[in-house]
Amino acid sequence: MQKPPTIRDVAAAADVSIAVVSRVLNDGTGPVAPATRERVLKTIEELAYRPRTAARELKSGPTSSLGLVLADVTNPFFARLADSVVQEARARGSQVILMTTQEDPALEQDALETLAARRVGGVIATPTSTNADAWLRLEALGTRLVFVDRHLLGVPHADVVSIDNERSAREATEHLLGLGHRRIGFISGPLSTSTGRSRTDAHVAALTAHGIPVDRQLLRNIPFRGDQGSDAVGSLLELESPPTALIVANTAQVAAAVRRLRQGSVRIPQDLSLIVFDDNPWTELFTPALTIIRQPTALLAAHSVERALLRLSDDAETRSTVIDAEFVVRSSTAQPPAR
Amino acid sequence: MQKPPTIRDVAAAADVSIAVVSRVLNDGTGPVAPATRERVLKTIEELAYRPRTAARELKSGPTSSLGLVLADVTNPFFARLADSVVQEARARGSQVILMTTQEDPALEQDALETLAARRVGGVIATPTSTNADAWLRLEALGTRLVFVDRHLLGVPHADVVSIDNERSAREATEHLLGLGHRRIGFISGPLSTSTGRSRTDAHVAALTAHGIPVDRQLLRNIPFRGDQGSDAVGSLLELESPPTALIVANTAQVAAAVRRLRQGSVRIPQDLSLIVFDDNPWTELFTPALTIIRQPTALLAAHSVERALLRLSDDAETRSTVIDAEFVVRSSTAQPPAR
DNA sequence: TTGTACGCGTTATCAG
DNA sequence: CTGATAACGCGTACAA
Repeated sequence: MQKPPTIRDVAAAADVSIAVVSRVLNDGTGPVAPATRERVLKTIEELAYRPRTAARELKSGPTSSLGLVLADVTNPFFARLADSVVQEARARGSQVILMTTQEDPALEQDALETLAARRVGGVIATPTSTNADAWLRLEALGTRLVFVDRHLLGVPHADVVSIDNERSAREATEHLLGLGHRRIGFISGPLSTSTGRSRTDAHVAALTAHGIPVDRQLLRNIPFRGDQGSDAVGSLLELESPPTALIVANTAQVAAAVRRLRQGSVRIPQDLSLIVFDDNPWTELFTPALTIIRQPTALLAAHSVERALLRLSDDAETRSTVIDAEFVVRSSTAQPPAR
Repeated sequence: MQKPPTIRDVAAAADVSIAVVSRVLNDGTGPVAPATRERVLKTIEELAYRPRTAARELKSGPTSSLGLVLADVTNPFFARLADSVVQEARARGSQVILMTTQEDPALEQDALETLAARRVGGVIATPTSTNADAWLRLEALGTRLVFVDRHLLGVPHADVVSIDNERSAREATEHLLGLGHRRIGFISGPLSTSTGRSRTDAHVAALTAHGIPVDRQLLRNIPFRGDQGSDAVGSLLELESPPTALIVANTAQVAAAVRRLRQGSVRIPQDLSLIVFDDNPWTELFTPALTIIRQPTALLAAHSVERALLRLSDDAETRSTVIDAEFVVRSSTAQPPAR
């Protein structure tokens, strides 16, 4: 209950100067007689002394802690990412301050402000919108910036770590084309986001490459938050000529989309083939087991943390790291229904 | 790129003393002439000055930041909890430092050490084991302790926020008894955890109250991590007289258990009725839709944060908050198969 | 309003 | 070499 001991308390109790205690704490700073070191260590133990991080940070400027700014921890993909980032950071001796954005620019702005005030060493983020000034301010503070999963244009010095979205979208599309599908629904994130854009573009490109005309009606770029996944599916099903296959490339909307299909009593894959971008044990337990794009969260996290923890001197080069996602074919894709 | 401005830079630029700047920053500390305040504000803006949290904390002792120590962010239940805690904390102007434990006492120990060094104002945790000394040290530092979901004996001053585990386990059990089940498998967490204990006890008590003999073979208390959920289900199915119903009260093992049932091609609910403790959109999408216990994560989070943010003076009373979970009957429970 | 001591750990400088 | 002293970093709050 009483006020915690300070370094001076320890020094007094061990009958040495604070400098000695400090040296014992971060050994290497200077020589300390073994006997003295012993005594100090014992005293520290007895008093249960713990140096205050705040005081240390005050002196040493930018810390080794990381800010992790995620759009939605509730999304299993981000949850796994968070888990991996925390582990990875811990392994390197850093802590993670987690902030949620809810895809809301204001909240994001806010989060960045806080992180800036904390002078964290690096920030790993799934950026929501072009909060350009906030990002640049952070950068000006010497904070390392790493965008993971998505990225933003106009923030020149940020690293990017993501899966190969183009390739994954192409793979999914070509898989369906190979099965004979010609009308493929495609639900993705907003075109204002890098993932929404690249996945959609790659899908369109794949169709074009195979000589399939692109029907814009089949492309749905919807927000990550909210329940538009349901509506998107609903309206796709109601088209005069509905799709025979569906790719849900909006991770956050997978569950909503699947639910809607269930309600519409669409048979999968007899009536409709389904591929989802998700990383979630339940996709395998669903009937039928879903064909998925599995994002390697551990790898994404490892690279993100590594880049975020680089001291500026080490490697000033901005780098973009692209990791392959895994295309897992299960039972939700089949040939389109016969006419 | 150059060093960030300090309060003194601002003072110099605005041609006032640092005291004035400080007052403008946290208005209320003292009067400032409107004109001066304007000028200072403008200067702050121009220099993009942001007070360093470290310096503030140094002066003001325990912070308003919260530590959130979770066993497993990958578990959807904890992920939702994290999300809610972060939101709730933000609404109250605090940040959350997230740490993962992986159910490993060493990691937990470590996390607590870090939090202690940071002098966070409060810690919300799902405790793993009796790291008694670590918890007590934190307490001695004046940190508010809130255990959520699970709790620990032997940490007297910690608040507890959890669902009514006894009631939920009883409800699930009685639901099955009401359908005519007499042999019910029960998979729960280790008896060394509060949730494992209370759920199992309540289940047993419910059986006893209804005059059903308790077969210890049907009770499986398994760890949260690892894949023992699968084995537990497997061995239950192989009993001479296998259960006609199963309750999975170990949130972390739900997916593994369900997967094993799938592999065993057990028909649900014809062969086996199933109730799981989970809070996850996919339980509804599973075939058949699963009967579940839904934990009100938002409420748990709200109460936890509230308690964790209480200043010691406000309410020194240790309190235990119990929230009702929701029992949602869907299609995975039915009468037992006829003999 | 302003000057300044304070909080606490780090580190450079200095004396033994 | 070992240990001590003092200045520093930055915002806060009280006295002048």
